[in-house]
Amino acid sequence: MLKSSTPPPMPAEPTQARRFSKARAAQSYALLEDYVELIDDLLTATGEARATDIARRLGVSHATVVKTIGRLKREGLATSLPYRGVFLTPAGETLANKSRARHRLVVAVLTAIGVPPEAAEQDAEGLEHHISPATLRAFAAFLKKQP
Amino acid sequence: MLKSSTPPPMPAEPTQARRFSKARAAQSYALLEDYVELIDDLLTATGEARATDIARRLGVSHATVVKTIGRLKREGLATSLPYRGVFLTPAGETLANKSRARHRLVVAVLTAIGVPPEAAEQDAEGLEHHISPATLRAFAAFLKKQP
DNA sequence: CAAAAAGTGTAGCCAAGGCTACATATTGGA
DNA sequence: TCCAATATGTAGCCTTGGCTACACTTTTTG
Repeated sequence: MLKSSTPPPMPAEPTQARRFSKARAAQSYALLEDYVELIDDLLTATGEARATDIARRLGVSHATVVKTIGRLKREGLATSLPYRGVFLTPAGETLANKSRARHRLVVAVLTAIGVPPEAAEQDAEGLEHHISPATLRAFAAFLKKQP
Repeated sequence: MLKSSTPPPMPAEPTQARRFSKARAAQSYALLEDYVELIDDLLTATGEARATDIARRLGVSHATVVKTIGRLKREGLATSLPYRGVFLTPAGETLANKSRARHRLVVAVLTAIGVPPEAAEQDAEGLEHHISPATLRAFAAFLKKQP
């Protein structure tokens, strides 16, 4: 054994590992959430969601968008026909609505706490994907009694 | 032009693209922050930080850890000698301290808002990497006047 | 002090999410 | 109507952050 002169450092701590894994997993879904939310926006606003529009909005190449749309389809969140834009499946719409609601709630809480609006919007973009249901409930409760 | 029957949907919106890029960039640094913080913990607690310990703590294979340590070294945050563990450069220590302080602040704010402790810890793990300086200041101010 | 155990390193694989470059569809307009 | 502009698709490349498998050091221990 390599130099275990020091006592058993910390008790194996599966806790940190679990938290870390969850955070990683959340991250892997974050992009999909951003996409369905944006696609839903575009569908509502203009009746269609084209790869190029999405690319422009996200500041990413259209090739990247096409590839990600492929992933959305594999995950059952979207459908598309060649040269005919993207549409959301019911699962995709549900996710879009949930994401948007959560985004708004996060921004509202940050603002209520005193975060400047622009910073609140910016940070929410990254934060929102890591908010658990429990935290979401706490946020809602906080807003209710903090008008 | 493909069916732009509808009027210019939304005004090109570089804003969203910018936010999205920032969130992506923050994410790419998140892992490094987690590593330096953990390495600092291990060094403080036991005097050394070995790849296997880190792997156990993060629930990841040692090979993954070794590779990431390589990245830490490339970024000037850590040093290491073959078979002799990892150490932080001054830059690495600074980052570790900043990360830890931020983590604690995030947990404190979440708790103050009414998020259950375990959820606060879990969510902070993912959130903390997306908190801007402005938001951090707002958090500190909020805690001060909300005892 | 030699063998077993444990840590470390390296190679090669994978998927995700970027990119550029090039090929193919579609459509608006001259 | 046909052609140029724009969208879309596809291929190939890169980096990250995972993994397993195998080789090699270093400690422990019998």
